Amino acid sequence: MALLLHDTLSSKKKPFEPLDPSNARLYVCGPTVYDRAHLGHARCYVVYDVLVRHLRASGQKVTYARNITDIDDKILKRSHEQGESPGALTERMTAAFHADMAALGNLPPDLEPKVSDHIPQIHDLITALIDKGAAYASDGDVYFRVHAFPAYGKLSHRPVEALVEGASGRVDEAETRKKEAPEDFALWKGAPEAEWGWASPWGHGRPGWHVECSAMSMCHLGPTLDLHGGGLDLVFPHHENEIAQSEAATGCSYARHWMHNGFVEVDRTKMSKSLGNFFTVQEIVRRHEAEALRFAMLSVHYRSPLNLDWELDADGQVTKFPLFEDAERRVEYVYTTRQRLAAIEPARIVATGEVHEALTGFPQALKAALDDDLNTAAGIAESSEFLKQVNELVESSKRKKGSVARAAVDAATRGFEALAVELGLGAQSPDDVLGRIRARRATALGVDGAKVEEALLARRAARDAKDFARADALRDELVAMGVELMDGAAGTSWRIP
RNA sequence: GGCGCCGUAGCCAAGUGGUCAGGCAACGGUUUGCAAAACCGUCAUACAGCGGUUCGAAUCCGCUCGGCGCCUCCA
Repeated sequence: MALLLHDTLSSKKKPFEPLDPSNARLYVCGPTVYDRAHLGHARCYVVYDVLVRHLRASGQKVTYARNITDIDDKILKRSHEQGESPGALTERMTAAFHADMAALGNLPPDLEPKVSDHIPQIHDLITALIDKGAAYASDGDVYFRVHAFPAYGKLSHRPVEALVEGASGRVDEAETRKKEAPEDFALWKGAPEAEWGWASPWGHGRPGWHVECSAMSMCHLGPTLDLHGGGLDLVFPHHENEIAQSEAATGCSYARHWMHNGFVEVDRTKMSKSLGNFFTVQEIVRRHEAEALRFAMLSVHYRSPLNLDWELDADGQVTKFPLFEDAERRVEYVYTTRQRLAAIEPARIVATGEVHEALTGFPQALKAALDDDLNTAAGIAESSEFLKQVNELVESSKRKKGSVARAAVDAATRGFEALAVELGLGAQSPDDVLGRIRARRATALGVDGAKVEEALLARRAARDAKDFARADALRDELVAMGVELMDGAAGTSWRIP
């Protein structure tokens, strides 16, 4: 294992070293299921998916936990608006989240704990904190006593004194009255008996906003996690508070490594549900192949902001996402290249011959890029060199009396395997992916596939008769419709660029 | 006010002390009946500005400008 990862706590890159080398225990903060996943979630979970894939590809056993937060005030609010029960809403949104993750090619986590299944563990954690003097009950609520945890602020690198009360413009006066100090945060929030909630030693209510992750992570993975991750916006207060309540309760270091991914931005401004400037995974996947979304997310280093641009029509409707269009073209290139490799004539493959270093070296180059703080952008750059060389191999096999070495074809095949295993790219059926992309574009342009096929037959006849003027006229008609033809030895295929 | 991040060629984007990033677009070429795709080449002696350290700075230090994030909703 030679993976270097940036660690938020120490503010530097350091080796990722699991406490128990036989099992790396990762916990990533999952979604609060009151709405569809947006591109910020997509980026985050694609990044951690690649982390898990890379660790496994490097021979490391991993236990990957990603929770579902199904108890939250926003869920309650949304369920009222929708006129459905909180449970029905969270069940529906959890299913949608799973569908979005699957579309993105993310492997399911090994553990997916839900807050609603861990109320006893939450009670136990809160009780332990009260017993140790790190928390106090106050009028049906329970608060964490921040001053009882001197290390508070170590993750976000700000001392308690530096916190500006109400700087975010969100102060609940009723809550402030119940607190000993403004920086204290809720572990349990009392609620009216009739409201959605659970019984507790402190009365009917719901868990506070951070305690669930500590309770669930420690319940499943033990008091010290090897890595805890999430979006940059969770550093403060969410993860800071998790550290405080976990370490105050156990006396153990809560996580050995803290990893945070950068934001997806729109107009250089953070995409978030509260700002309403978000696009859902569902919306993007309707327009583009889901793997293009994954590719786009991986084309930027995970800690940098990813800015999303778009083009609008006169009515202010989004007509284009250049980032995803570009990415989709690259995804097409990946699959087309894989298809071409598979189509090399067996008779052209011979026992000996040159094997280009870009073919043999790719898996190692990809691994090296990912070992350096999960540099997926560098890994994708490596894949470009690799794919170019695969195409060169294909071209070599097509030249007059051309042949290619068996070892070169094998190396190319292994390169695609590495791409699939490490990044989750190029792993689907090329026919399916390319077919969907073409069909989606055909629909958008109003192109009728059957009509195209008809024209192709007519053009075939014209070409057989050496009537190139007629053949070219037919092709020009198709080109005018947005259809591009590719004449090959095996016949003519078409695509929509 | 405090803490932190970012600024790399027409556009997107790696790199963070010493020969190459990579992609898109554009333009040449190979190939093709002609195209498209693919490949090769050019664009590219690029690193916000000004100072400093160094044999050598996109990279380290200081200042300035511009953009952004967090300071108890958030991936």
